[in-house]
Amino acid sequence: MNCLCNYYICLMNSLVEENYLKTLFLLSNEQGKVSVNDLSKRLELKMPTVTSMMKKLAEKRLVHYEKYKPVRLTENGQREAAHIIRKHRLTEMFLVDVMGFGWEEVHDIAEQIEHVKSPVFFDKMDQILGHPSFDPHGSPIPDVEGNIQGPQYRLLSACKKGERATFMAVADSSEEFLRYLNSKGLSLETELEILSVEPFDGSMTISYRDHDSETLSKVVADKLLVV
Amino acid sequence: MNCLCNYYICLMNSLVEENYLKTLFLLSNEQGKVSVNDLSKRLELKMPTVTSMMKKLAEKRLVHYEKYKPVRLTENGQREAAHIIRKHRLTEMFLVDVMGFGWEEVHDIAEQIEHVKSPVFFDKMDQILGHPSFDPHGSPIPDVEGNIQGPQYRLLSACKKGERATFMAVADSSEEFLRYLNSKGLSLETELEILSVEPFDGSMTISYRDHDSETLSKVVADKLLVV
DNA sequence: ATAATAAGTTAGATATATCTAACAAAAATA
DNA sequence: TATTTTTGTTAGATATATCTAACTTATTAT
Repeated sequence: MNCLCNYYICLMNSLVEENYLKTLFLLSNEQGKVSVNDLSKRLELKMPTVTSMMKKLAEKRLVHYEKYKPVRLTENGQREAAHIIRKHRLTEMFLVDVMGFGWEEVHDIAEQIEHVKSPVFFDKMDQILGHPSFDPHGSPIPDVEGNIQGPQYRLLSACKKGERATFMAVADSSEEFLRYLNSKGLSLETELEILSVEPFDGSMTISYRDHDSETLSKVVADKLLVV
Repeated sequence: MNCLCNYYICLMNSLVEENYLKTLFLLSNEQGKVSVNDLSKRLELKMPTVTSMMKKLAEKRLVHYEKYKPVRLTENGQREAAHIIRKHRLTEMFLVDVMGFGWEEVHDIAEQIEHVKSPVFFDKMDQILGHPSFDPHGSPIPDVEGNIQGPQYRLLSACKKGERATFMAVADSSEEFLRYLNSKGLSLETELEILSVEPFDGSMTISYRDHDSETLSKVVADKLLVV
């Protein structure tokens, strides 16, 4: 097999592998244990596909895999995954801060650029941005070694009537959700006051800035992280 | 076949196809007719691989292919190829002008980013750069419709003793060659005066700016485009 | 405890871009 | 013109990530 062939295969390899590793990393953080089924749903792949890839990644010492057990990243896998997430989040920050995109536009672009192989490219972004610790959605950016220190945020939905909180991050970076927040004038670092919580459906009425009274459904309150 | 699978396959497809189209476009501009052999050399793939891809691209109406004949892009193929080259060259310009890379560092990064699918991303670059017509190596950037208007440059090696010329573009964007030019203090828009041409090996002695007498081999003079 | 459902695996099929080996055509050379 | 070399094609193999169908294990509900 010659050079360019290897180049492609390597690219393809890394593209696919990187998506498994990244998804496994993110799912672990969201839910703790991650099953083959969870991965298959999130990646929109059939379960046998995931099973066979887990075997392959286990061979490469990137995941711990035992039949019928949840899957875990190895230390190498963790480092690799964090590296991709670093590239993704740096890119998002660059797209917003340097190129002037809205926070709702950047996820899909970063999803592609995160696979670029060029340390200097991401180092330059990092330097231009002044070594940011968070992306435009409030998610922490892992450092070059792959260490990630996430401040402990609470869900807005876990707050009680009368509390005050600052909106620090979103648990969903989809364009649809972020457009909704834009339409409500909700951006990061906004100070919120919980006016009331409806026990029936968990919806909340809050006030912030020039908004005296906005009602958010439980679905939305579950996606807002505060401190 | 489901969604993400299609996503990957589409990506792979486009990555590979785009490289064939781009290479065919560039080779046509360099040499006129392009053979399967030319493509196979440039892409570092074996000839049967290229033959079979030509058949596939012909089915998709992207190239004109007849057995044992040179290959040509169709109008669609031409448009596609120009679009990729536009993305490549815009990216190079962005890397140099906005991110501060040297002209010798950007080719490999742009080679990866040119495959990103996001019209807004490249539109934004274009806008930030003020709709540039040339990349950092002096190559023309095709417009959004894929039209490319290249000014007619001459090779420095075609100039005669006593002539004056302005260095406008390079015919080789490799890091190695550009580092050599950097070491000679040769950058675009530099005014040159040809002091002498050695008939034996075609090497040239020129002066420019604070360099009173520099000798360039024929190999180098063949890669410098002037007006 | 048993039956039903969900999750996971195995085996085998498909599609893709690549390769090698063998053969055919075209071009260059003697 | 005949021969050799280069170029190009065909056929068939390989590797990869995906899929479906059939089967197994684990979990949930009755």
